[in-house]
Amino acid sequence: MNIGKASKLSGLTVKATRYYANINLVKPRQDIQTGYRMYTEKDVLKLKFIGKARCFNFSIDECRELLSLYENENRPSKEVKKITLEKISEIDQKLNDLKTLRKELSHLANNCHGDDRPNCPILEALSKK
Amino acid sequence: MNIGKASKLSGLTVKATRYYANINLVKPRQDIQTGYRMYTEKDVLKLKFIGKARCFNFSIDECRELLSLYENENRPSKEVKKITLEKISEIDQKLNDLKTLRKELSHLANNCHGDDRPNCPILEALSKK
DNA sequence: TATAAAGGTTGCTGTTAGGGGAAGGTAAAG
DNA sequence: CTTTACCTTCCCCTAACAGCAACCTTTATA
Repeated sequence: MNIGKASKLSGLTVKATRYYANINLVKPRQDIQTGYRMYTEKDVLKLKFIGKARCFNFSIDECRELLSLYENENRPSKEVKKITLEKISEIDQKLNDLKTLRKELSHLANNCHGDDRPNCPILEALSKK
Repeated sequence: MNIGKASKLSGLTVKATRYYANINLVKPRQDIQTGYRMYTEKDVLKLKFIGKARCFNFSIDECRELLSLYENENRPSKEVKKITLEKISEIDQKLNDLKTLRKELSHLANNCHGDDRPNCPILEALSKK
């Protein structure tokens, strides 16, 4: 099937699908006559796999790793788990940062009247020291 | 003072400081003879202000807005508060997304043995349907 | 004083993961 | 036969700078 159908079946955009082909992530065979990319059912499964992994915030490089593990029948599951745990701690780090930020910002916002007067503790905080 | 001192005083990198000059965020006067950017104390204050705002996750465009409010003696504080509250709800959105993601990923990781066997519920989840 | 080191300038490329659009070839439908 | 839909490659755009090259100016040292 051509790229339009493959991307539709996998739920990706044509652009993304073509991009994955260009970076050798899912490389379909290319018709010599037309130059069209020709995808197999197996390719579509890989595309779907990547789509899911991207939803889970895995980077393209991580997708590449996961995909090669996915295709390797003898993979040790601990490798997959390792990548996943790293992703989780990465998320934890972001969560902590955002929570701290939120706390500071809402503290500032709470102390600001939010009226027509120019006095503003938010700006004061931003300009302090 | 030249850019090296100004960026040191403001805690920014020279690159960032020059970037802010290029996008007309903090534009110092430029020495006609040498071409060097010459910063005033006031410029340094602005740079510091931006550095703080960037730490609070405000985008460059938001910094531009905040800076113009900061410089406007007649600003209504509600405008500053509005921007801040929007940033907070943006953070809340991210927090929710990340929490959901974390939950799903840790659920997957918990069900994976993480040993030398190839069976892996994480990969199964990524390849499902 | 000659020179080397430090610091300044512009300009280009690279980063992430594609999106948007142009120019042009191919296939399917009316 | 023509229109329409789909495909191709190629190039520019994103955010907020970092890194490097080539070249100029100021400062420190031998």
